[in-house]
Amino acid sequence: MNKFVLPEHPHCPHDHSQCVSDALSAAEQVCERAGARLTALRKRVLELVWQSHRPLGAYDLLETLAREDDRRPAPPTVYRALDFLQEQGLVHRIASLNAFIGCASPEHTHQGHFLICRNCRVAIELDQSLIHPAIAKVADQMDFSVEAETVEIAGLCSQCREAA
Amino acid sequence: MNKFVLPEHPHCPHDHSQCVSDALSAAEQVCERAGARLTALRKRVLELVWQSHRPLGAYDLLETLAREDDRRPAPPTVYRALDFLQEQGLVHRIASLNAFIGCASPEHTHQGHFLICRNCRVAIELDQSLIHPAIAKVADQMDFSVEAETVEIAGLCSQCREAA
DNA sequence: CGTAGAATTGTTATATAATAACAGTCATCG
DNA sequence: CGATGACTGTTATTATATAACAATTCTACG
Repeated sequence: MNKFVLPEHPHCPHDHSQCVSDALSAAEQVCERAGARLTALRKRVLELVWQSHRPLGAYDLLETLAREDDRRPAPPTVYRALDFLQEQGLVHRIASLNAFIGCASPEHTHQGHFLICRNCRVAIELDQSLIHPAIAKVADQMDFSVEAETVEIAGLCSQCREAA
Repeated sequence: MNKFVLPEHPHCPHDHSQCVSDALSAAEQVCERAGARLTALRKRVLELVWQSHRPLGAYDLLETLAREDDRRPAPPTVYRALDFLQEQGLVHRIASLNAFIGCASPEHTHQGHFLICRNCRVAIELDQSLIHPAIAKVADQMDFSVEAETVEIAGLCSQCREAA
């Protein structure tokens, strides 16, 4: 991995290879603690998911894997790795896009809440403390016990809005 | 339509045929105002979507249509009707379930926010004023312009939790 | 009326996303 | 080592959604 690659999207310029390596070492730790095995395949899928801050479809990942390893893996290979990564809290699924994105802070398990730009397709993970309280309050009022929160806000990020 | 049917789920017993007829007459008005045509097919699909307070898949609707009208419609038939109903704000799509549900208050266009019980599968539409402010605040902070809100809270409703 | 144009619906084929079921391989521990 | 369980490979299939074009129906206008 090249250290000073250009970020894969024009916004929020940053050393993206740092994101990737941070994510990978965080993942090592998380799995270590959980007694789970971060195998080569799972690690590679996580790395691919992190190649940008955009949600990626399972079949996109398959394509990439196929290109680098001449024997094309079948869908279950990628889905199983994604299932594992989701269980460990390392990846979130974006239901409204049928796509997957790396979790920004896998240390403590949490729900993913996202702002998703329809133009540049970047997904920004929100701090859970921002929206969860409102949800918890409603759920409490309705005597509903929350198990999973899907919060996906689509629109335009500031850069894309300015550009338009 | 029988006036005093049993509700299709055990919770919140109510005269469900009233829900359906209310939804249909509201739909008439909404389309009237919008200058849109609520054709027989669209009306029938809306009625089917309202047959319970549970989200229904497009292929479930297709099945039902097939049973009543001996020539089986093809998927685009139902998807187009659903697209229309969504445009008019009469139906919401639940991304996390790939399913559709009638909108409880189509008079004013709005986003659908839902509590969804994983046990009885009922989806309760929340008043938008409950969670939207938190979203608007975050979006404002991030200088993000919101166009669509997907808020789907999964868990157990009070009745199902008590039962367990 | 009658017909042109637009909207709606029908039909066939296909794309896209996800999983079931079973076979083979690999890691680890006694 | 060898048995056990975890992981991966493989084939087939299911589930969800859309593209493209043909046929029909509605509506407005002459």
